[in-house]
Amino acid sequence: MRRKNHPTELRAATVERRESVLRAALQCFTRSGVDGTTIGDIQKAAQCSVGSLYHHFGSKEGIAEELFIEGISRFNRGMLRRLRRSTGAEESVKAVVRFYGDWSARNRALASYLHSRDIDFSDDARARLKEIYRRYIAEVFTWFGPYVASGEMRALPPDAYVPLISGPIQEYVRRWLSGHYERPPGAMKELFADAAWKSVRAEPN
Amino acid sequence: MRRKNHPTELRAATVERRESVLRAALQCFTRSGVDGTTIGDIQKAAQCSVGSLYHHFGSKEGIAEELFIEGISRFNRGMLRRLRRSTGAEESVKAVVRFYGDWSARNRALASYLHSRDIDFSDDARARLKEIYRRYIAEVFTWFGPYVASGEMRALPPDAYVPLISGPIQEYVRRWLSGHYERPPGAMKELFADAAWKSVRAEPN
DNA sequence: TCAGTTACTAGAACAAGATTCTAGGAGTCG
DNA sequence: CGACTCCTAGAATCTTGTTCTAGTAACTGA
Repeated sequence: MRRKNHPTELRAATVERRESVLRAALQCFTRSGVDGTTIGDIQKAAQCSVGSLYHHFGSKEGIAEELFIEGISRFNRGMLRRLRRSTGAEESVKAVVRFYGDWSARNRALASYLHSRDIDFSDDARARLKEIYRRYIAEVFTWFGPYVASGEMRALPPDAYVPLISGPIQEYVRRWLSGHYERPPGAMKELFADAAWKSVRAEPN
Repeated sequence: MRRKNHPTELRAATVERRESVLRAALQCFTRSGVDGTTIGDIQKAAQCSVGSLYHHFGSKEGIAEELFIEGISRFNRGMLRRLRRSTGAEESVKAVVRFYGDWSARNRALASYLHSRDIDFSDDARARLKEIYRRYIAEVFTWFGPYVASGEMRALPPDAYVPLISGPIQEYVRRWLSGHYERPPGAMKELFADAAWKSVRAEPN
């Protein structure tokens, strides 16, 4: 009497379980690295059976892939939300940089995990990731397109924008996450935001 | 009568074997990913026994770490060589970007491997890497220091230079290696070299 | 040249841990 | 209720990383 269950919908308990497994997996991966964690570790942390793990994810690799894809998706959604709250070319470009830094600092464990992998994944997972990225980038370009058209931003090969805008903050965050740099991204993001804007704004020389 | 063998020196055959193992490992890793390759795969590809592998490297992880460290070292040496052939601030900054792109295109498999890991390594390997990076960065800063002192380049927090200069080309290469972008780095490097120079040269606003 | 010593190699034995399989619960729909 | 699907358990299995013992080859110093 509570709710209809279309066959495509997952049961609430299922969603719950999957999430608890991914949470547990992230904890384990953060503590011991992906190779260092065993199925048993995840199983104990998530308080479920081996069978359950394999029913939902198929393999240890499957858990790692799902966590990765879920993480990327969350990041992308957040970025698009932030972007849509921005107005104007300069503010939008800078918003991308700032969001990257803020999100990474707020979700340190997940950010660290997202930086570590994506190679070693199955072809299927790689294809899914590529599709997710394609959709995301299409939305981002739709957002910035008008600014290029209006001449506020330089017209460049499409593949140049992401590296120019996000490259520096991304590299900074990567090194910060792996312990090379001390100061958190928040302390540096304005510097990188300015640089990003400088590199894509329209301007003679 | 041929040569003296100080105890610290390795025999020629040993060097040979180690190199052949690392070569074989890179091939295997490239084809199947690190997790996907077994000790047996490497052993067959390098045409040696399991015992030999463990004698030289201690573990599968040890092979992966050694390959990584060796690769980073090669890259660093090449970069410093290139840098020392450059003259002036602008040329030097641009040389860094160009070398990054050129080297990655020339050593695609190795570059791809170097982008994939460094997490999941032993504490010891991480410490060695940190030390290698420290030394490398010290040399690079020694090179650029005078240009900052003379006012040709902006004075910034030290941790900002690498991300600003290398971040964009690095991000481009990463995506190119994982198949998101089509055009090889060589086609884009001048664009990124210009951007790098713009972001660190001294200049009012 | 030869005993002593060290560096290296082989491959069988072992252990850890990833995956599979069978036997059920527990909701859900007709 | 009875058929059906989704999900969970945990023992059994199989893969694969690692260890161990017994060597062989190369070098050293006398």
